[in-house]
Amino acid sequence: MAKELTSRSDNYSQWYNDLVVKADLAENSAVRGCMVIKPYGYAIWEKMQHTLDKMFKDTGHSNAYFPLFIPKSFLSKEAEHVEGFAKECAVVTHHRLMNNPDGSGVVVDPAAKLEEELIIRPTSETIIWNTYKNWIKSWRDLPLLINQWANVVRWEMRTRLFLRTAEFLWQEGHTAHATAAEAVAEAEKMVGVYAKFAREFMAVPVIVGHKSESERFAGAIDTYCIEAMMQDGKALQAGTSHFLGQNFAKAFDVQYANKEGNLEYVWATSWGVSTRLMGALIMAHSDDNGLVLPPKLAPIHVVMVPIFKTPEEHSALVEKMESLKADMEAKGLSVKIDDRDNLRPGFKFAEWELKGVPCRIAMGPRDLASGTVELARRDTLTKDSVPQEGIAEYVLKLMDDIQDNIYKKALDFREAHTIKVDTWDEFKEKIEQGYFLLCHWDGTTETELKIQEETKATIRCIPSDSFVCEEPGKCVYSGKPSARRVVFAKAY
RNA sequence: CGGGAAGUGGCGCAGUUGGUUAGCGCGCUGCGUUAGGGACGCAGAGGCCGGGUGUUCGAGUCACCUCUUCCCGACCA
Repeated sequence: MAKELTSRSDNYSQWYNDLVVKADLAENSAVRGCMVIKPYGYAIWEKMQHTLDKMFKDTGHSNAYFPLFIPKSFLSKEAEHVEGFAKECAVVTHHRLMNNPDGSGVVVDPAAKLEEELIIRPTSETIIWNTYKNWIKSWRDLPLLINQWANVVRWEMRTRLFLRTAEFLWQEGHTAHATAAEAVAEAEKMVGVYAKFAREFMAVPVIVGHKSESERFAGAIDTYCIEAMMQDGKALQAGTSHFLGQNFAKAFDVQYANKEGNLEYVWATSWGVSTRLMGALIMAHSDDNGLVLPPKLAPIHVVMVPIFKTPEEHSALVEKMESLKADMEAKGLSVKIDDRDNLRPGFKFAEWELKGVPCRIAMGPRDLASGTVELARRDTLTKDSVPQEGIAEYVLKLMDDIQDNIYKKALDFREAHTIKVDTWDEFKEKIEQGYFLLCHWDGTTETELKIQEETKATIRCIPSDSFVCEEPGKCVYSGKPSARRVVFAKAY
């Protein structure tokens, strides 16, 4: 099955090469682990962007942009934060090159050393809070609700296409609030936005919950997350939202005058999703024939393939297709006519399946005569003969059906691979088989780490919407008392 | 940074105990026949075999060095 992003199978590499290629600079490849996103793949990302951006704006946020470079000193102002990111930072030390005196090319000009090194942002909390210091003076300036679309760099030791690239695209929201309660509500609201996006647009069922202490974001008081199950049973953290308390406000001295005229530190949140979502989309829905895109994120909803022998047939078919296309486009559908005359229909069918286009309409002389089309859906790979009359309405409804169906398929898969486990033996057995395990846990980091050491499984989250199990029990590992079940799984 | 594997046309690979002109599939170009599930024929283009140094009459093949990539760990969204 084409589920592994790193698979080398011909079929697989063919279709992910349509989305992305790894940067391939032959020598001294410093850009290893970065990706080139090709137009078709980027179109999917843009769909995600536009949808999320609208959701952010609908919840009162505005976009802004902050610098790529962060002075080194900023990073050290929040102790936990620097500890979390210090090991994976790209650092700019010089600002000029020069011709090598020996004529062998260019070298870094030693005279151009920066007084203070610049860090290429691994995340923007520090530079943004340094800016917020100047923006926030009064309670009237709050809440400050800002989002940034940007690229960030994390110099990971090991990269993985889409899931952990050295450079990735994301959005990061950074908000400031007058009260802790308001900030917590914001963090919860935004994880809710992510959950809604994953479920309704990506058609990926997710579990919303809190991270355990050891999985928490560096510098956060509380981290909320959405966790998705991939087709191999492994978990993928698809988005996070953090309640940062006053940690960054204190580190960057961001205070406001409240209504009584007293200075108070503001309360903060940050939240983000990245191109990792592309990986989630791919690994959640793909099958052996390639990508399966949910209609709401598909750059192309319908591809039309003419089947013809002669140029006359071709032009008659394309003419008819143009009129059907216009009908469908009038309903907001994105339609492509594949009128390439050097490829056979079968080849085109396979190619568009590889790209995950939800619906294919094939038309030949027979259809032209009978006023029908052959309509195939990507999710079920089934074909039907459908009248041309009313095709736009038909396809519009089909898009909803497909969207629902692939969500349901993913949900059924997750339900079938999520079980309550109460004994350690069963835990070890089931975790190997790719299950989400709902287990009691004694709440200690010590136990969590031991479980991870023995099984590679981690606490994905302490669920707060689905799979909430507020029932007393005994920790599956230590036997100590526990108030609720948490989700254990192996993760990407 | 540890443990494995691999570098040969754009992609995927073969290449025997060293032997002469380095092959195959896909893709690409041209012409023709085809066309309702990845067509076929013919004719072409494209490679100093990752790099270096050795051994040898002779190196894709052997030795040493080096660089890079992939997989498994540590790290992580």
